Amino acid sequence: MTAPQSSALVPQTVTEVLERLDAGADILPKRLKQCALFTRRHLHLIPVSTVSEMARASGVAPSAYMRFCQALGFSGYSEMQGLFRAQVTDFRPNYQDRLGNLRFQADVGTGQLLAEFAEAGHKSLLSLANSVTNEGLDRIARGMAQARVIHLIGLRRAYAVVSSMAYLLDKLEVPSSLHYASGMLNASGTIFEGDVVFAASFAPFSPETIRLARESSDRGIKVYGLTDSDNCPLNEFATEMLIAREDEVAGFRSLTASITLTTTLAVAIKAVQISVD
Amino acid sequence: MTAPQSSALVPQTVTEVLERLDAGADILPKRLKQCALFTRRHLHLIPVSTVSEMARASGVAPSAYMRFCQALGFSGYSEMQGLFRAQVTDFRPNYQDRLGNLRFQADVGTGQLLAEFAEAGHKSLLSLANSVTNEGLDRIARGMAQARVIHLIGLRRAYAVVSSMAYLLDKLEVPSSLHYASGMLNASGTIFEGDVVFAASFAPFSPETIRLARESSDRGIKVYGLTDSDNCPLNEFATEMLIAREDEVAGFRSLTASITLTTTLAVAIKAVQISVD
DNA sequence: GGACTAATAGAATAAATATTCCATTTCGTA
DNA sequence: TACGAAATGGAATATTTATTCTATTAGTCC
Repeated sequence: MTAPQSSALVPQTVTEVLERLDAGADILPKRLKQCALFTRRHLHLIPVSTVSEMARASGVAPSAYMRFCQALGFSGYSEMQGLFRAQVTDFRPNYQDRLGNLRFQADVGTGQLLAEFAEAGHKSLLSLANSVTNEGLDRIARGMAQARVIHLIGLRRAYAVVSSMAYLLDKLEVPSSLHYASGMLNASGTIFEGDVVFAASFAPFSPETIRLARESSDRGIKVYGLTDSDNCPLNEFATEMLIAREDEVAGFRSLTASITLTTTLAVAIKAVQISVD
Repeated sequence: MTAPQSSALVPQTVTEVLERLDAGADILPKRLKQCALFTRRHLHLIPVSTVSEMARASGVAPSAYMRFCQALGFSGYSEMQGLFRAQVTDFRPNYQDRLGNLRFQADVGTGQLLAEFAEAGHKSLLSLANSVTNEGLDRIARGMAQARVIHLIGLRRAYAVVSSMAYLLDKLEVPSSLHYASGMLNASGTIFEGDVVFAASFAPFSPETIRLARESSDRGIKVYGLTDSDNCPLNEFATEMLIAREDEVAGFRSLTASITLTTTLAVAIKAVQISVD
């Protein structure tokens, strides 16, 4: 137990990389600090970029970026890239193993569990940055900014997402209406021309959410959707869709990516409205 | 407009690729159809995979996957990959030109905003893992696991947090009750001995949440609290407190750390209950 | 201000990867 | 079943990309 964090060890998780980035920000020499600074803000570029590109973007020579990777504990760029690419390729590694572990390691403590959910959060955020395009989000923000009222629909797991969005939109003074209780979901009579619907639905999809969204769409109301899956029924009629995939721990998912995305969207909508004035 | 789909033209958008994939699914020869089928379902792998990897995953030889790319209208795999990588990197073609301007980009588009919220999320998760101790979380999980019913209280920004927790506890079959509407917060008559209260309150603290929690505490009910600040009034009487600080973007906070923490807690509670049986 | 150490950038080399080529097989047609 | 055309897989080659090496520069301590 003499070496709490040996920098010779190869980072195994995104969390570890982030910790080393933050720790090294002060002690690293000039060029390597540049790398750390840029990389910290553009983690999502690692899986799809070459060393030269990352080096160029950081404003250093390729060899400097190489030394940066080694300073982080990796053998080179490829090894670091491998870690980040793995987030995309095996998003759900050992589901079965972990489920088993959860049951029989309850006495190991909850700290490990928190570490795993935190790591899942990091992965989800990376995946989010990879999958959502600027243009798409921008179009949605512009489309929703013009609405008379934004109707928020989401049940079950999606309910927390839309309710946090409702709170934020309210604080931003963007007119919105949260359709929450199951019974109220037939309240399509409150949705008028010039309004837009924002529906969130994760697999397995709530029929009620889909139905209200579809009815609105049939009446010519623009529908924007948030989901976690390619085959969401909203795809069939939504004007635009957002996808936020959540990494899971022992079969359980947090809402990190979804709420980060809807928070961004809410602020973006307000920003559009302000810029139009 | 005479050539609706000239296969000689290089696809410029993901949409175009999808169209050609669907169109070609029938007419393509066996191996190339395999490629189309797999690729259609795993588009997200293209930016981070090599030809060999895509070929192997599709069950064909690399050269076959190569011909598949060409059948789609690309010169080869690299060109196709370039299109998909561009979705991530913004505009790959001008990538090198833009590098100098990266820091001083004039347009504060929504993409930048998302990147900032994602970054804030990473920071919040790191801070969370550092500030919450295993022992503390463990004690809380054990304390709450023994409850007859867990009463969840949270308003405004905290409401999304407790409502996501309510959903998860329900799915885990842990008895819980969500106190939501303001008017219902005086329903302390529904809280009995052997129950516990989990109250979430972020600055500025809702008096109603505090009041109901305090009343419960006065009656001998154990109160666990979640907040973002050291000087939360819950501190005065809560059995234990959890702190989740959220990093902010332009004054706006997501709920990344809070929901990650409550998700962990919910699963931990269930894990404790299982291990006791 | 001189001697030493660390850091840097560019060039050289090594490794990985994409692409093409071609002998062989498969498929459709007569 | 025999023929030709199309498709296939493996091996050879070309290209890109990662990594290391080295001369030069910057920084620091005496």
